[in-house]
Amino acid sequence: MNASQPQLKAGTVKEFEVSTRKPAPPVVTGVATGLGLTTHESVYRRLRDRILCGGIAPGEAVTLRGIADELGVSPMPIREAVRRLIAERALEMRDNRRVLVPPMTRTKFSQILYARHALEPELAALALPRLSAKIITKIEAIDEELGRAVTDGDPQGYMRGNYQFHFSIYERAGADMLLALVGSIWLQFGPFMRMAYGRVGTSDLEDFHEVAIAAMKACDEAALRQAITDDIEQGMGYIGDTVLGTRQ
Amino acid sequence: MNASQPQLKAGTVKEFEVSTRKPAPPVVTGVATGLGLTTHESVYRRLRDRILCGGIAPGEAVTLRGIADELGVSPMPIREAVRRLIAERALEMRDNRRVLVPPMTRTKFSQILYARHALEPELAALALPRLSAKIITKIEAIDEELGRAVTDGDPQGYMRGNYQFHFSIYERAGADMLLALVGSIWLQFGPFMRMAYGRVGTSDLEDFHEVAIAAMKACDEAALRQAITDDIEQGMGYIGDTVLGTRQ
DNA sequence: TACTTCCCATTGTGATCACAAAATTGGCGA
DNA sequence: TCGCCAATTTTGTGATCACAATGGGAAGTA
Repeated sequence: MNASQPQLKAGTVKEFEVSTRKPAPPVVTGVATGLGLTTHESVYRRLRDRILCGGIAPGEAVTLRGIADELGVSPMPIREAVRRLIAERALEMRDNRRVLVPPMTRTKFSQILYARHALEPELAALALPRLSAKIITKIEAIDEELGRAVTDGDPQGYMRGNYQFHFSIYERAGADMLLALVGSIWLQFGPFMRMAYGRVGTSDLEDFHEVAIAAMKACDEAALRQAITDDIEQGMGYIGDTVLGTRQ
Repeated sequence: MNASQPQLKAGTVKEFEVSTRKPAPPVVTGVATGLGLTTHESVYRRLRDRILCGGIAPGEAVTLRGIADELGVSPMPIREAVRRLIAERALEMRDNRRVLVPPMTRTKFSQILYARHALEPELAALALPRLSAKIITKIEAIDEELGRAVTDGDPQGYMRGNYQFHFSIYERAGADMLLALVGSIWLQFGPFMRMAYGRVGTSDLEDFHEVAIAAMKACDEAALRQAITDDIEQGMGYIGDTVLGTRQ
């Protein structure tokens, strides 16, 4: 079966497989996922997930060959994945051709805040009539896991949980175009949530995730909209205080 | 000064330059623009402009090699430009790997309508205090040219003028992140404006561009927001009637 | 010791080749 | 004449090479 596999240098597999440099591993390698994904697609998802979870610090440079070597593929699919993330404003290319996670600015912060308020409550409201009891239970489970990540001091777990909490709701809206807009927005403030992680859970303020869950159970659109709005305000408040400070 | 310029192969310029297939035209060719743009950047702008002006019909397939041959470059920069446009949802890649301008659907239409209402009046309001008399004059000139395009029956000119009218305002908001969101939205309904072009100017309804200009001159934010809102409603109404019909 | 200058490693860009899957076309048989 | 199957073409994907520009570090000078 694997007769055509010539000396698969097993050993340095490092989760992403295929670090050998053969003339041409065929078109769809399904790297790291097993599904029929193209290489650049799985690279894209991987990088996107890393950015969303704060795995790449703002200002940190990202090099094509660096990622290529790390993942054991050629720079080509990396190029496409990075180009896509640049288009989504998750990454930025300076005039130097240097690719990095863009820094936060005061004006960008206020734009993100405005756009989140404008889009996310609507997305939640659209999703509400489509949320079955089963899905709400699943969302509750995500929120509990999120809580454990906070008490365990696991920033990555917290951020992934927070993302899943919100997008498990938003995805149900059946509004893929708005969902894409919000996805792009999250990519832009994600790296800074990591920096603000220290403030999460320290406040004795209300947990708006729980309020949102109650609103979903009661199928109360106005309450859900308000809970999402409050959660955005709280979360962005953490980021604003940490990243932008109170000065100026 | 230019002693290091080795035999700048001038000749077969064809507007896009370099249709010969040499081993390697260097890194920055400044194709078609003269500025120091990369090839994929100028290809991107060209394709984007074409989509925005209705130059590519919805459903029409776009092939990498096709564009590459047309523009006289290798498929490589085309790949990056197309990937970027896919990320902005201007193009869509089917499971077949076929790239095309995505069709309009009823749900996508309503999402576009919602997002435009949520973002564009705000962008105009942000821009308002920054609009000098000189810029308003320029915007007026664009609107007049737009009117001529309508009477002359020039769809491309109308669409380009309409885009310039709106974005000459929005750009002044100094909100590049929101501007990018709105740019993506325009790319998604642009191709259908072309189909709805026949209805433009046929109505004896108010010209909201003129209302907007008056509001800008008077520096009346509420009036400007309303004019933009009305213009969106009117324009999207044309598209809705034409593309989606009145059925269902 | 501090500053400038030169060299080389690194990085993004573009072209070309090879491959597999999809699309198209042609021909064969009923 | 119509429908189905095989062969060919087309298309996206990934790897590799060549090139220019940026950046960092070493070496030389004041």
